Amino acid sequence: MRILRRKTAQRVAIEKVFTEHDRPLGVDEVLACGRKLVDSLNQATVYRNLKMLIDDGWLKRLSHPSLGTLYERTGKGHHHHFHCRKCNRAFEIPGCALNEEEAAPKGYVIEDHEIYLFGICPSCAKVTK
Amino acid sequence: MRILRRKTAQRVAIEKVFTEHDRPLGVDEVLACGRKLVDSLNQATVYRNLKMLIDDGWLKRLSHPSLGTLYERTGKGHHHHFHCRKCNRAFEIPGCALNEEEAAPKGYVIEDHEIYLFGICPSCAKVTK
DNA sequence: GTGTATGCAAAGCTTTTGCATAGGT
DNA sequence: ACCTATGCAAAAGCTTTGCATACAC
Repeated sequence: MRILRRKTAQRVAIEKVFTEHDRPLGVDEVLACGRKLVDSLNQATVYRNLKMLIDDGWLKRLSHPSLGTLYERTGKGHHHHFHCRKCNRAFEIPGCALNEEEAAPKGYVIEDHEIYLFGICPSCAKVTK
Repeated sequence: MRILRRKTAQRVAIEKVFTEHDRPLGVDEVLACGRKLVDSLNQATVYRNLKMLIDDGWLKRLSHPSLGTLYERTGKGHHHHFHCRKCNRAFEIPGCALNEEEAAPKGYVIEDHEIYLFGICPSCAKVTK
Protein backbone atom coordinates (compact mmCIF):
# COMPACT_ATOMS: atom_id res chain seq x y z
CA MET A 1 0.00 0.00 0.00
CA ARG A 2 3.00 2.31 -0.18
CA ILE A 3 2.16 5.37 -2.21
CA LEU A 4 4.67 6.46 -4.79
CA ARG A 5 6.28 9.78 -3.88
CA ARG A 6 7.90 11.91 -6.52
CA LYS A 7 11.02 13.69 -5.46
CA THR A 8 10.16 17.32 -6.06
CA ALA A 9 12.34 20.34 -5.41
CA GLN A 10 9.65 21.62 -3.05
CA ARG A 11 9.67 18.57 -0.81
CA VAL A 12 13.45 18.39 -0.83
CA ALA A 13 13.50 22.02 0.30
CA ILE A 14 10.99 21.38 3.07
CA GLU A 15 12.96 18.39 4.31
CA LYS A 16 16.12 20.47 4.27
CA VAL A 17 14.49 23.15 6.40
CA PHE A 18 13.79 20.52 9.04
CA THR A 19 17.23 18.96 8.95
CA GLU A 20 18.91 22.36 9.19
CA HIS A 21 16.82 23.72 12.03
CA ASP A 22 16.91 21.05 14.66
CA ARG A 23 13.79 22.08 16.50
CA PRO A 24 9.99 21.98 16.04
CA LEU A 25 8.85 24.41 13.37
CA GLY A 26 5.60 26.13 12.49
CA VAL A 27 4.10 26.31 9.00
CA ASP A 28 5.13 29.95 8.61
CA GLU A 29 8.75 29.15 9.42
CA VAL A 30 8.80 26.23 7.01
CA LEU A 31 7.32 28.41 4.31
CA ALA A 32 9.68 31.33 4.88
CA CYS A 33 12.82 29.19 5.04
CA GLY A 34 11.68 26.96 2.21
CA ARG A 35 11.21 29.95 -0.09
CA LYS A 36 14.88 30.74 0.26
CA LEU A 37 15.51 27.41 -1.45
CA VAL A 38 12.58 27.28 -3.90
CA ASP A 39 11.12 30.73 -4.29
CA SER A 40 7.91 29.60 -5.95
CA LEU A 41 7.07 27.59 -2.83
CA ASN A 42 3.42 27.88 -2.00
CA GLN A 43 1.65 27.65 1.34
CA ALA A 44 -0.74 24.94 0.12
CA THR A 45 2.24 22.92 -1.04
CA VAL A 46 3.79 23.23 2.40
CA TYR A 47 0.61 21.98 4.06
CA ARG A 48 0.31 19.11 1.58
CA ASN A 49 3.92 18.08 2.02
CA LEU A 50 3.77 18.28 5.78
CA LYS A 51 0.85 15.90 5.61
CA MET A 52 2.71 13.53 3.26
CA LEU A 53 5.76 13.55 5.48
CA ILE A 54 3.58 12.77 8.49
CA ASP A 55 1.95 9.89 6.61
CA ASP A 56 5.40 8.60 5.72
CA GLY A 57 6.36 8.80 9.37
CA TRP A 58 9.11 11.32 8.69
CA LEU A 59 7.43 14.14 10.59
CA LYS A 60 5.24 14.38 13.66
CA ARG A 61 2.66 17.07 14.31
CA LEU A 62 2.41 18.56 17.76
CA SER A 63 0.02 21.02 19.32
CA HIS A 64 2.08 23.32 21.40
CA PRO A 65 0.03 24.91 24.19
CA SER A 66 1.26 28.38 23.32
CA LEU A 67 2.91 28.24 19.92
CA GLY A 68 0.09 26.43 18.13
CA THR A 69 0.70 23.68 15.59
CA LEU A 70 4.32 22.65 15.18
CA TYR A 71 6.03 19.94 13.17
CA GLU A 72 9.17 18.04 14.03
CA ARG A 73 11.27 15.18 12.69
CA THR A 74 10.53 11.74 14.01
CA GLY A 75 13.06 9.11 14.98
CA LYS A 76 14.83 11.10 17.63
CA GLY A 77 13.86 8.89 20.52
CA HIS A 78 11.50 9.77 23.32
CA HIS A 79 11.73 13.42 24.22
CA HIS A 80 9.62 16.38 25.28
CA HIS A 81 9.33 20.09 24.65
CA PHE A 82 10.41 23.19 26.42
CA HIS A 83 8.92 26.55 25.63
CA CYS A 84 10.96 29.62 26.48
CA ARG A 85 8.76 32.48 27.65
CA LYS A 86 11.48 35.00 26.81
CA CYS A 87 12.43 34.12 23.23
CA ASN A 88 9.19 32.26 22.49
CA ARG A 89 10.87 29.27 20.91
CA ALA A 90 10.31 25.55 21.34
CA PHE A 91 13.21 23.24 22.25
CA GLU A 92 13.48 19.50 22.31
CA ILE A 93 14.42 18.03 25.64
CA PRO A 94 15.88 14.52 25.50
CA GLY A 95 14.78 11.88 27.95
CA CYS A 96 11.76 11.67 30.17
CA ALA A 97 11.28 12.23 33.88
CA LEU A 98 7.75 10.89 33.99
CA ASN A 99 6.94 7.84 36.01
CA GLU A 100 4.35 6.46 33.61
CA GLU A 101 3.14 3.80 35.99
CA GLU A 102 2.13 6.36 38.55
CA ALA A 103 0.84 8.89 36.08
CA ALA A 104 -2.83 7.85 36.18
CA PRO A 105 -5.16 6.06 38.58
CA LYS A 106 -5.94 2.37 38.10
CA GLY A 107 -8.24 1.62 35.23
CA TYR A 108 -6.64 4.03 32.81
CA VAL A 109 -4.58 2.39 30.08
CA ILE A 110 -1.73 4.73 29.20
CA GLU A 111 -0.44 4.21 25.68
CA ASP A 112 1.50 7.40 25.20
CA HIS A 113 2.16 10.85 26.64
CA GLU A 114 3.40 14.33 25.84
CA ILE A 115 5.05 16.78 28.22
CA TYR A 116 5.41 20.51 27.73
CA LEU A 117 7.76 22.41 29.99
CA PHE A 118 7.62 26.19 30.33
CA GLY A 119 10.23 28.59 31.58
CA ILE A 120 13.45 30.24 30.46
CA CYS A 121 15.94 28.61 28.11
CA PRO A 122 19.69 28.60 28.86
CA SER A 123 20.60 31.43 26.50
CA CYS A 124 17.84 33.73 27.75
CA ALA A 125 18.68 32.85 31.34
CA LYS A 126 22.25 34.05 30.75
CA VAL A 127 21.10 37.39 29.35
CA THR A 128 18.73 37.94 32.26
CA LYS A 129 21.51 37.40 34.74
CA MET B 1 -7.23 47.52 38.37
CA ARG B 2 -10.08 45.07 38.87
CA ILE B 3 -12.61 45.49 36.09
CA LEU B 4 -16.23 45.57 37.08
CA ARG B 5 -18.10 42.50 35.87
CA ARG B 6 -21.84 42.56 35.43
CA LYS B 7 -23.65 39.42 36.38
CA THR B 8 -25.46 38.49 33.19
CA ALA B 9 -27.65 35.47 32.56
CA GLN B 10 -25.23 34.42 29.82
CA ARG B 11 -22.20 34.29 32.05
CA VAL B 12 -24.11 32.59 34.83
CA ALA B 13 -25.15 29.95 32.28
CA ILE B 14 -21.60 29.47 31.04
CA GLU B 15 -20.29 29.10 34.58
CA LYS B 16 -23.03 26.59 35.31
CA VAL B 17 -22.02 24.50 32.30
CA PHE B 18 -18.53 24.23 33.74
CA THR B 19 -19.62 23.41 37.27
CA GLU B 20 -22.03 20.75 36.03
CA HIS B 21 -19.62 19.04 33.65
CA ASP B 22 -16.55 18.42 35.68
CA ARG B 23 -14.12 18.09 32.79
CA PRO B 24 -12.40 20.28 30.20
CA LEU B 25 -14.86 21.56 27.60
CA GLY B 26 -14.63 22.91 24.08
CA VAL B 27 -16.33 26.07 22.82
CA ASP B 28 -18.96 24.07 20.93
CA GLU B 29 -19.91 22.11 24.05
CA VAL B 30 -20.14 25.28 26.12
CA LEU B 31 -22.32 26.88 23.48
CA ALA B 32 -24.61 23.87 23.07
CA CYS B 33 -25.09 23.30 26.79
CA GLY B 34 -25.32 27.02 27.51
CA ARG B 35 -28.15 27.43 25.02
CA LYS B 36 -30.24 25.01 27.04
CA LEU B 37 -30.10 27.59 29.82
CA VAL B 38 -30.19 30.86 27.82
CA ASP B 39 -31.41 30.13 24.33
CA SER B 40 -30.30 33.45 22.84
CA LEU B 41 -26.70 32.59 23.76
CA ASN B 42 -24.35 33.62 21.00
CA GLN B 43 -21.02 32.15 19.97
CA ALA B 44 -19.25 35.51 20.22
CA THR B 45 -20.60 35.90 23.73
CA VAL B 46 -19.20 32.51 24.65
CA TYR B 47 -15.76 33.45 23.35
CA ARG B 48 -15.86 36.80 25.13
CA ASN B 49 -16.96 35.26 28.41
CA LEU B 50 -14.39 32.51 28.25
CA LYS B 51 -11.78 35.22 27.89
CA MET B 52 -13.20 37.19 30.82
CA LEU B 53 -13.29 34.11 33.00
CA ILE B 54 -9.69 33.38 32.10
CA ASP B 55 -8.69 36.95 32.97
CA ASP B 56 -10.47 36.57 36.28
CA GLY B 57 -8.56 33.37 36.91
CA TRP B 58 -11.73 31.30 37.02
CA LEU B 59 -10.92 29.34 33.87
CA LYS B 60 -7.79 28.07 32.22
CA ARG B 61 -7.34 27.51 28.51
CA LEU B 62 -5.55 24.43 27.33
CA SER B 63 -4.44 23.28 23.92
CA HIS B 64 -5.19 19.64 23.77
CA PRO B 65 -2.97 17.85 21.25
CA SER B 66 -5.92 16.16 19.61
CA LEU B 67 -9.09 17.81 20.84
CA GLY B 68 -8.00 21.37 20.12
CA THR B 69 -8.70 24.26 22.47
CA LEU B 70 -10.37 23.31 25.72
CA TYR B 71 -11.30 25.28 28.81
CA GLU B 72 -11.42 24.09 32.40
CA ARG B 73 -12.03 25.45 35.88
CA THR B 74 -9.01 26.56 37.84
CA GLY B 75 -8.36 25.95 41.50
CA LYS B 76 -8.42 22.20 41.40
CA GLY B 77 -4.81 21.66 42.35
CA HIS B 78 -2.06 20.39 40.14
CA HIS B 79 -3.33 17.82 37.68
CA HIS B 80 -2.94 16.65 34.12
CA HIS B 81 -5.05 15.38 31.26
CA PHE B 82 -5.89 12.05 29.83
CA HIS B 83 -7.32 11.68 26.38
CA CYS B 84 -9.29 8.52 25.66
CA ARG B 85 -8.75 7.34 22.09
CA LYS B 86 -11.99 5.34 22.20
CA CYS B 87 -14.56 7.85 23.42
CA ASN B 88 -12.49 10.88 22.47
CA ARG B 89 -13.00 12.71 25.74
CA ALA B 90 -10.59 14.53 28.03
CA PHE B 91 -10.31 13.61 31.70
CA GLU B 92 -8.55 15.30 34.56
CA ILE B 93 -5.97 13.20 36.30
CA PRO B 94 -5.11 14.34 39.82
CA GLY B 95 -1.53 14.46 40.98
CA CYS B 96 1.69 14.46 39.07
CA ALA B 97 4.27 11.78 38.39
CA LEU B 98 6.84 14.11 36.90
CA ASN B 99 10.18 14.62 38.53
CA GLU B 100 10.51 18.28 37.64
CA GLU B 101 14.12 18.52 38.74
CA GLU B 102 15.17 15.89 36.26
CA ALA B 103 12.86 17.00 33.49
CA ALA B 104 15.34 19.25 31.66
CA PRO B 105 19.11 19.60 31.34
CA LYS B 106 20.99 22.15 33.41
CA GLY B 107 20.53 25.70 32.28
CA TYR B 108 16.81 25.44 31.67
CA VAL B 109 14.68 27.19 34.23
CA ILE B 110 11.43 25.26 34.56
CA GLU B 111 8.54 27.37 35.78
CA ASP B 112 5.65 25.17 34.86
CA HIS B 113 4.61 22.11 32.90
CA GLU B 114 1.70 20.34 31.24
CA ILE B 115 1.31 16.63 30.69
CA TYR B 116 -1.05 14.92 28.28
CA LEU B 117 -1.63 11.20 28.60
CA PHE B 118 -3.18 9.16 25.81
CA GLY B 119 -4.84 5.79 25.95
CA ILE B 120 -8.10 4.17 27.02
CA CYS B 121 -10.24 5.42 29.89
CA PRO B 122 -11.61 3.03 32.54
CA SER B 123 -15.14 2.86 31.13
CA CYS B 124 -13.97 2.18 27.57
CA ALA B 125 -11.44 -0.36 28.85
CA LYS B 126 -14.27 -2.30 30.51
CA VAL B 127 -16.30 -2.41 27.30
CA THR B 128 -13.31 -3.60 25.29
CA LYS B 129 -12.74 -6.46 27.68
C1' DG C 1 2.90 9.64 -22.06
C1' DT C 2 0.89 9.04 -17.51
C1' DG C 3 -0.39 10.55 -13.26
C1' DT C 4 1.27 12.87 -9.07
C1' DA C 5 2.55 17.46 -7.22
C1' DT C 6 2.29 22.31 -7.71
C1' DG C 7 0.38 27.09 -7.75
C1' DC C 8 -3.40 29.77 -7.42
C1' DA C 9 -7.75 30.93 -5.73
C1' DA C 10 -11.74 29.83 -3.34
C1' DA C 11 -13.87 27.73 0.46
C1' DG C 12 -14.09 25.88 5.49
C1' DC C 13 -13.15 26.34 10.22
C1' DT C 14 -12.13 28.70 14.37
C1' DT C 15 -11.67 32.96 16.70
C1' DT C 16 -11.93 38.01 16.87
C1' DT C 17 -13.93 42.56 16.18
C1' DG C 18 -17.16 46.64 14.97
C1' DC C 19 -21.38 48.48 15.95
C1' DA C 20 -26.04 49.37 17.50
C1' DT C 21 -28.89 47.96 21.26
C1' DA C 22 -30.26 45.54 25.49
C1' DG C 23 -29.80 45.37 30.19
C1' DG C 24 -27.08 45.40 34.84
C1' DT C 25 -25.89 48.63 38.34
C1' DA D 1 -28.53 57.55 33.35
C1' DC D 2 -24.24 55.30 32.49
C1' DC D 3 -21.60 52.10 30.41
C1' DT D 4 -20.64 47.08 30.07
C1' DA D 5 -22.23 42.90 27.71
C1' DT D 6 -24.90 41.01 24.05
C1' DG D 7 -26.27 39.64 19.33
C1' DC D 8 -25.43 39.92 14.73
C1' DA D 9 -22.53 40.10 10.94
C1' DA D 10 -18.28 40.95 8.97
C1' DA D 11 -13.48 40.16 9.23
C1' DA D 12 -9.24 37.88 10.31
C1' DG D 13 -6.46 33.83 11.06
C1' DC D 14 -5.35 28.98 9.85
C1' DT D 15 -6.03 24.88 7.01
C1' DT D 16 -8.11 22.36 3.25
C1' DT D 17 -9.72 21.67 -1.47
C1' DG D 18 -10.81 22.14 -6.69
C1' DC D 19 -8.81 22.73 -10.88
C1' DA D 20 -5.68 23.48 -14.70
C1' DT D 21 -0.86 23.05 -15.54
C1' DA D 22 3.89 21.58 -14.63
C1' DC D 23 7.00 18.07 -14.13
C1' DA D 24 8.86 13.56 -12.13
C1' DC D 25 9.04 9.05 -13.62
